[in-house]
Amino acid sequence: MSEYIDFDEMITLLKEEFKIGAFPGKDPEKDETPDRSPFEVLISTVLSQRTKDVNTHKASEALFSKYPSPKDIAEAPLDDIKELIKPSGFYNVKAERVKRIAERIHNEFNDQVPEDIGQLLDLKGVGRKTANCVLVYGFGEPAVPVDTHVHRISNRMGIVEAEKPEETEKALEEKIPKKYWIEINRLMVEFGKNICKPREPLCERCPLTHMCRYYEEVYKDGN
DNA sequence: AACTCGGGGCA
DNA sequence: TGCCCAGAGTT
Repeated sequence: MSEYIDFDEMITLLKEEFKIGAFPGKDPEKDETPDRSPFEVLISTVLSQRTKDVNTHKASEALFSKYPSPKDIAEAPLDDIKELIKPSGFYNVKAERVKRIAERIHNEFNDQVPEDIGQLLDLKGVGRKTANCVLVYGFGEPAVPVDTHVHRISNRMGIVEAEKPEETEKALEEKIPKKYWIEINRLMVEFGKNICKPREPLCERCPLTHMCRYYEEVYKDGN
């Protein structure tokens, strides 16, 4: 099945379905062009980790309005950071990560977020998903951030067969034309939140059933 | 590979 | 008020 998926068609159909893509730390109601610095993208993405809260952007805005630069955050009191980012959830862990990351960006990288995946992964609190988000949303570089939505959908549809998200990332990079890497994450996240949900995917509303392994092998027979 | 971390949203 | 959800670090 997966070898035969027409990614041009898939992307086109998803774009027709979802005009506004999700964006870590960005207000999903606003259709504006992302104009944030790589540092803002990095911090916002850390704040959005393990959060489906659509209000994560409020935490980013609160933090950056008081502490705009890496130096500001690095020198800010931890408790104040916690208070500001509270709306994003998991604020204790996230505040420590954000502060440590800001310290390193300021002290070791001259306030410039590295554009290198290895250097990004070296930051505590930055894994493959976050690092790839920084490349895509911060630098406009092609990368495939695999969150649970992308992982679930890819396996469910039969595009990949992978246990770990890292395997999914590798497989997707081989199969999906590079020109789509920039947008595939946003489209799949929207798709995953609205239709291809973790449980009980809404196949009756799905525009991709004709290219979906789950629909063909599981859903169709049971309905 | 399995376990831990711990907060928001919703039935 | 349980139950589901969301990545990265640690062991």
